[in-house]
Amino acid sequence: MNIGEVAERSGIPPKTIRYYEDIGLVRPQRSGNGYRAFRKTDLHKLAFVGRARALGFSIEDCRTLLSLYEDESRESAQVKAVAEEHLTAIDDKIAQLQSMRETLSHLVAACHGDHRPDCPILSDLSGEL
Amino acid sequence: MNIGEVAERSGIPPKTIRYYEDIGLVRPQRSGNGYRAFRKTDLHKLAFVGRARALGFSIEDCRTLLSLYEDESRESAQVKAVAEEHLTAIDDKIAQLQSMRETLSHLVAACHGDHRPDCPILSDLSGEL
DNA sequence: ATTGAGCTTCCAGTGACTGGAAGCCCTATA
DNA sequence: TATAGGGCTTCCAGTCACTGGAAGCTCAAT
Repeated sequence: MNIGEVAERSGIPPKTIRYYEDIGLVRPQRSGNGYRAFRKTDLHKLAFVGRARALGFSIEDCRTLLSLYEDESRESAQVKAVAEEHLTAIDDKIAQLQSMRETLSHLVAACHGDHRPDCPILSDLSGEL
Repeated sequence: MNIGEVAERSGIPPKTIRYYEDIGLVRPQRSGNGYRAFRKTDLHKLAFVGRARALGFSIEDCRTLLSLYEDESRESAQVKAVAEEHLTAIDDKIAQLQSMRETLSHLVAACHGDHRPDCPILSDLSGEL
C-alpha cells in the first residue's frame, strides 16, 4: 500500500503519517521506487494511533500503548495506569475550562453589547473592583 | 520599575514579559543602563493580559481586547462579540473533552487492571468489535 | 511525448511560551 | 578595591503535533 491509500483507510493525512515515521511510531518498508510500502500491520498501527489520539492521548502515550499492545507479556494494570492518568488530566482540563466558562458567561451576560463604550468585561479584565 | 518587580506584581514571569514585548503587546521604555523601564500603565496592561489569558483568551484576542480597552470610542458590542466567540470555543472544547472522558472512563472501568494481559482498552484502540 | 496525480525530501511556521548560555550592570561586603 | 551575587540583557533552541509549501522524481493514461 502507498501512503495515499493508508491515509484514506486510517483517516490520517499523509503528512501526519510521514511525521509519525519521522518520530518512529511506524516503520514502513520501501519499494524500489522509493515510495513507502505499508503492510497491514502498519495500517493497523496507524489506525490504533488515530483512535488513541482521538481520545486525547499524547504521542508519547500512544508510543507506550502501542508497545504494550505488542507486548504479549504486558499486564493490563500497565495499560489502565496510562489511561487513568490521562483521564485525570482530562478531568483537570474540563474543570479548568468550566471555571473559565463560569466567569466568562457571567461577564458576557452582564455586558449589554450595544453602541455604548462601558463594558463589564473590560472592567473585570482591567482589575476594577 | 524593572522587569523583576513587574513580574512579581503582575504574576507574569520575566521571560513571558519579554516575549510580550517581542510581539508588541507592551512597549516599555529603557533606562540608561539598557534595562526595561516599566511605567504603571505597562504594569496595568500586563495584569490585564494576565487576567485575559487566565480566561483562556488567545494572545490575538488579548491584543484586540487591549486595543478596545484603550479605545474610548469602542462599542461594548465589539467586546461582547470577542467574548462570546471565545465562550463558544470553550464550550466546544468542553464538549469534546467530555466525549473523550465518556469513552475513556467506560474503558477504564472495564479494564480489570491486574497482571493478566487482556485489556479492553487495547482491544478498543486496536479496532476490535 | 506529455500531462497530471501521487510520491519524495527538506525547510519553515504555528502558539505561547520556556530553558539555557554568554555577558553586562549594580550593590554589598571583606 | 576586589569580588561575589543577583538581576538584567540578548540570542538561540526546544516544546507539541502537526501543516504548508517548494522542488523534483515516478507512474499511469492519453
